[in-house]
Amino acid sequence: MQKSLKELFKTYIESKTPIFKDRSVLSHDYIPDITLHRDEQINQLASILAPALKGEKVSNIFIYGSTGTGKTLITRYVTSELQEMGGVRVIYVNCKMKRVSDTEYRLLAELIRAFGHEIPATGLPTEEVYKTFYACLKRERKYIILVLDEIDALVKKIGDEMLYNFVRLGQDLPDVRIALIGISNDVGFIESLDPRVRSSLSEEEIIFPPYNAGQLQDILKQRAEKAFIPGVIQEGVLAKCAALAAQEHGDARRAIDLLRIAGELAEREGSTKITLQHLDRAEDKLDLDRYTELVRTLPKQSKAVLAAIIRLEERGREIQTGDVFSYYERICKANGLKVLTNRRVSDLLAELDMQGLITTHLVSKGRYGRSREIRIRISKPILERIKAILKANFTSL
DNA sequence: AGTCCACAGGAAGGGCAGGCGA
DNA sequence: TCGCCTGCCCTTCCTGTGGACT
Repeated sequence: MQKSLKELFKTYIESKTPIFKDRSVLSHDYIPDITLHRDEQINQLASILAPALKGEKVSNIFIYGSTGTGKTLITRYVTSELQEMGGVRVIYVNCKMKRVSDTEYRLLAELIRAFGHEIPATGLPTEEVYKTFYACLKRERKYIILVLDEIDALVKKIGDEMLYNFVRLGQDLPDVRIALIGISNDVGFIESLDPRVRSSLSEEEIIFPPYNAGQLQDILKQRAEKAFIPGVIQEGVLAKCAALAAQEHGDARRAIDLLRIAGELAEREGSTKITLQHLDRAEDKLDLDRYTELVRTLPKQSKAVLAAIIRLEERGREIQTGDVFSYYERICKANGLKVLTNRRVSDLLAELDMQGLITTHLVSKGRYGRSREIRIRISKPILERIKAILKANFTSL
């Protein structure tokens, strides 16, 4: 065993068929020198933010567009350039970071940390944390640009009261100069806000439309030139890669992921070229990895609910909440797991829906009540892998 | 027109773990 | 150590609801 591992590492090192020149170019946090097809948004954002350089009032900005349309990339690019000009301090927070910034307390703690202060992860009254935060703001001499990425996730979780506090910062604390940038995937998000917050947050709005296949191909070409050794990409791979991602709402992130994984597959095989075949397999692998990782990290109770759904689906009948609950109960009892209430399971179902593992929709069967009809949203081959994971967790499946 | 099913999903609050200062 | 605070997971209790049945 040990010997074969060593051999594996050795062949990897000695491999004479390098594919990558610089892998990091294809990572999520890479910011290219030149960003393509987003000139309009860059100019828009830059001209809104520019007054900050003179210490003049900057409007709050709301940015939206679906995933992989460059919202985060462009915002980080423009704000970091702005920061380099001096007189401006940019604080970037991703509100979706689990256990880091997904609650009021944690987000505040994260912001305070950005100012170079430490605060305990829990224990203090929120009021105290706000006070520390205000103190940090007041001490700051620079103009503060606060970027809240995936702001919709935050509001969905804790409501918009906190946002209300934020938008009022500039008004209530006269010696604090601050502007907010909210970034969201969800176009309808802004409508769901309290009108006072809405009008204040969206003083300026910037829309990021999806990339089309041609634009995606330009982006891929730009990245590929830096990431790969010249000539390793087979003709047509970039075009297909772009086309695949264009189908997925013009998601550039997905396009780049596909290309990276195709490259890794080729490398692992010792192939000299990235072929269309590699790309096809990359597509499968991307989905497989995403779902298996998701299921593996699911809490035990959610796994039990999912296992119940999969088992019921095998029987080929329509699945409703009630069926899921009874089967879930059986699984729990057989595995010595605590049985949660109907109400809680209903929430777990909603979570599984959000994560894209299942789809649910409300149906009314008149006399026979109202219920959610549940279907599995995962393709066959991936489902097989997920079943294997669940089988390892529950004895009686 | 009224009833009633089988839930959905909101609100409130309990219990726990982690952490604070006194 | 104690009292107090938080987030998180969960329960209990509740009101709401679309449409088949009476």
